Amino acid sequence: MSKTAYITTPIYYPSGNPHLGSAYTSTACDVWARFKRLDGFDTLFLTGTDEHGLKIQRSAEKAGMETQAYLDGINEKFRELSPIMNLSNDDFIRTTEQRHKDIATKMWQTLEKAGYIYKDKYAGWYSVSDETYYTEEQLVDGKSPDSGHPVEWVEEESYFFKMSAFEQKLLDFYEQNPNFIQPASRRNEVISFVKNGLEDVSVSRTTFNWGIPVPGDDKHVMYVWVDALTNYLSAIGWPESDKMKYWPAIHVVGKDILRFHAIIWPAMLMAAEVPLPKQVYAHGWWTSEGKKMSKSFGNVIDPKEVTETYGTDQIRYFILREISFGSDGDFSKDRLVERINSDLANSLGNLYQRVLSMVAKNVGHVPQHQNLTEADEAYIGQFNGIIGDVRQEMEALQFHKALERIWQVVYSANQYMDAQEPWVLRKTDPERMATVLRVLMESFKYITALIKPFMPEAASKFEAQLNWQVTDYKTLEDADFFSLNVESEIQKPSGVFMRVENKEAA
RNA sequence: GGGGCGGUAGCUCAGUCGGUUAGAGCAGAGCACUCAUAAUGCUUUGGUCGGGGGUUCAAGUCCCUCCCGCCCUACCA
Repeated sequence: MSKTAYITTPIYYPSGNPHLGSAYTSTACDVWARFKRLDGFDTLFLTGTDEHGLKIQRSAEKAGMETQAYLDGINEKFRELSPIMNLSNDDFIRTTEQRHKDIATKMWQTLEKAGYIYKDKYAGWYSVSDETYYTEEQLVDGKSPDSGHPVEWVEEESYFFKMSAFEQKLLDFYEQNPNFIQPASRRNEVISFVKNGLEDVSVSRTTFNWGIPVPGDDKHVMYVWVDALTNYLSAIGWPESDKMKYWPAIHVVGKDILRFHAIIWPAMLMAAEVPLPKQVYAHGWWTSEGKKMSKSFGNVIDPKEVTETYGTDQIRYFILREISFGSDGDFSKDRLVERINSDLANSLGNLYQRVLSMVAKNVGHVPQHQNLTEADEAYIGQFNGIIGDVRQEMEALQFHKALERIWQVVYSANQYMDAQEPWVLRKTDPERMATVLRVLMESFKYITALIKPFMPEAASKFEAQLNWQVTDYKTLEDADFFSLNVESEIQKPSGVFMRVENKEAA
């Protein structure tokens, strides 16, 4: 019985090009999934696109295309996020796929059968020009808050989900599962929201037809809640499939859609008697050079462009190291260049370079070590438990802390090498030099293995240079510190992380 | 209006149940070293811990108040 892990991004709404925000969510999930796989978990990492709704329908009409054909085109842009960010998603679900439609329909029927769906009238202030409803509170001077156009009171027949029935059950659940909503500040927001009382939500529409038909009532299509949220289950074949072993999932979402995932979704699952997700983690937003990203400022970060300029691993590292996961952050080219140069090129890249150059030049293979000194033991001791420490941070999705912990030993490695001065030993005591270099090389196994989920390509290069490969964390933890093969040839290394100049992107 | 979060070195942030000289990284300065990617290491400059008041033997850490910033307050994923 192997351990399983399941992590999801939201399904993205493909109305434009994928932004840094979606790249960020996906990268975080990817790093977590890669870590879990190396940690011995049978892991499922899911992403996809939400392809229903009025906006899509209108965009397709505007483009003069048949809706599905239109979607197949723009869908490619979102699939491209995987090669761009080097994502290892196991699946990519689209809500227009039959497998999803079937299961969303099944979900609807289950909710209905359990008595949580009823037909009533949905009423609200409707703006004809915006084609959307507003609540009383949203109106500005009795007009649309977006366009300023007049609104009218419209009542529409709609099906409702009895969310009000779950108010107390949700509060109890939050209480019993304090980590369900993270970070804590977001949890507080959700709890206070629920405490203010839950109303039933409208779950169908008759004003457009690009969606999944409500079973038994073709006039209606399912509104976003039941449709989109159910993707997390349709990808694993709910209710009966061997893939159900992955459930429950961890949902990583932007803070804007936290409420849907932390309130409506759990309520729906309770109603359908499906176990609730393990966690809903809301992350923050990126600004760019201190300002909100917008076309008019010309400061929109395009994941494709920025990874091509600075490197995918570099960008992956930066977005997860720069800010604590959950907080907002600023994407500044200066900070990015600083991080690349100081953390990656100077501290890490140069460390491997200086050690492996000496090994290649003076030994040519993994050096044979002799008796250890106190300094050696002290340095080696720092790798005791490091995997466990990082594991703990990853468990809490504290990516920046995991990286901080890894960099502690990167700094230590540079210190250790400077203190031992192998370049002096080369002339005075070659055997001792060999021991120092060997100790350093062995320590690189841990560093390489731990950065691999964050920077898979660079880690592979390091593995090649060490003539060694990580299999999984458990094996590494159980193995002796000295486990490299002395026979292994070590060749002159070439730099993995090079310094960069601050290139101004257009 | 109601609720929540935050204001600590030039920048980004740590500071556990209040307890000795308030920490880290980056940036700045000096020194050392030369294996290495003008890298690394060591030392060092720098803070009235937003303002004011209070509790206490002792407060960045608790209480009150004020100022500033941000977030949430239901159906345009």
